[in-house]
Amino acid sequence: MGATKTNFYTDQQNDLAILIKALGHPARIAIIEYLLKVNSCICGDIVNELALAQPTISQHLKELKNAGLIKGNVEGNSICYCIDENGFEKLKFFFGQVAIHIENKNTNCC
Amino acid sequence: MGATKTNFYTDQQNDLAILIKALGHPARIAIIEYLLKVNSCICGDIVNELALAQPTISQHLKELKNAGLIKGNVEGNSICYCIDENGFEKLKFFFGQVAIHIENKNTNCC
DNA sequence: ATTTAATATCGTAATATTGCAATATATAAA
DNA sequence: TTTATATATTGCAATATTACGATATTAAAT
Repeated sequence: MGATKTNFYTDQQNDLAILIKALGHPARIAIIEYLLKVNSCICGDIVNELALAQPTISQHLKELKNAGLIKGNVEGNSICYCIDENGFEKLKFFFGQVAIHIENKNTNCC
Repeated sequence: MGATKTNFYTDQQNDLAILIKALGHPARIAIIEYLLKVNSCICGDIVNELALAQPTISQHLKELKNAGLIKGNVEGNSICYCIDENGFEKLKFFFGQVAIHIENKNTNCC
């Protein structure tokens, strides 16, 4: 054994887990924060921002893209990456729901 | 190689990654959603809610607890688990910041 | 056509995660 | 004190992730 038992959960739970998991690595957080900081697309600059080898960064970018957290467009010689609002919208919705539940929480426990 | 190069990132990035990673598994999402749904602490009921063996669930609960997403109190024979608002507050803050950045985004790109 | 630059893919080693059976621990009940 | 119940820990096998060197791909520049 060792593989996540995906079929035990709802599609929603699995999808959300994939999305959240994609952010659950400091390199990928750093990439997202950098994209937010520069407030635009980034063409060929990310490799110099992180202390990781180029193939490793490429892999992290791929994961973020697959999860729907960034978009990538070919722009001449390099590739432009930017935030994909779609993925973050989903996360915002989930954490919004969580916040509502927490606010309405029964306080006579724990 | 193979281990995350923690020392390449800021403490903030590492801490956030740990917190987010803890939620990045469908079983742990299911646990959190269940806790939110019942809107109170849960004493000895989680094992029956998930299609996983008891040690596996215990492990997931431990991870959520370590990350600061749930709290656990011994309550007689069983243990009461409930949402730890602290961890979710941090996540809310991060995603709030992200949302602000996205709203102010330069739209003449990508 | 060749070279240069940017990025992706492949292959692989190191490490981490997932899941569970077996066992330990701790408290309540008898 | 023994038994029952709930949860934790240990040890281990299966699988996934992380990272990178080597190499491929792609498009611009020469």
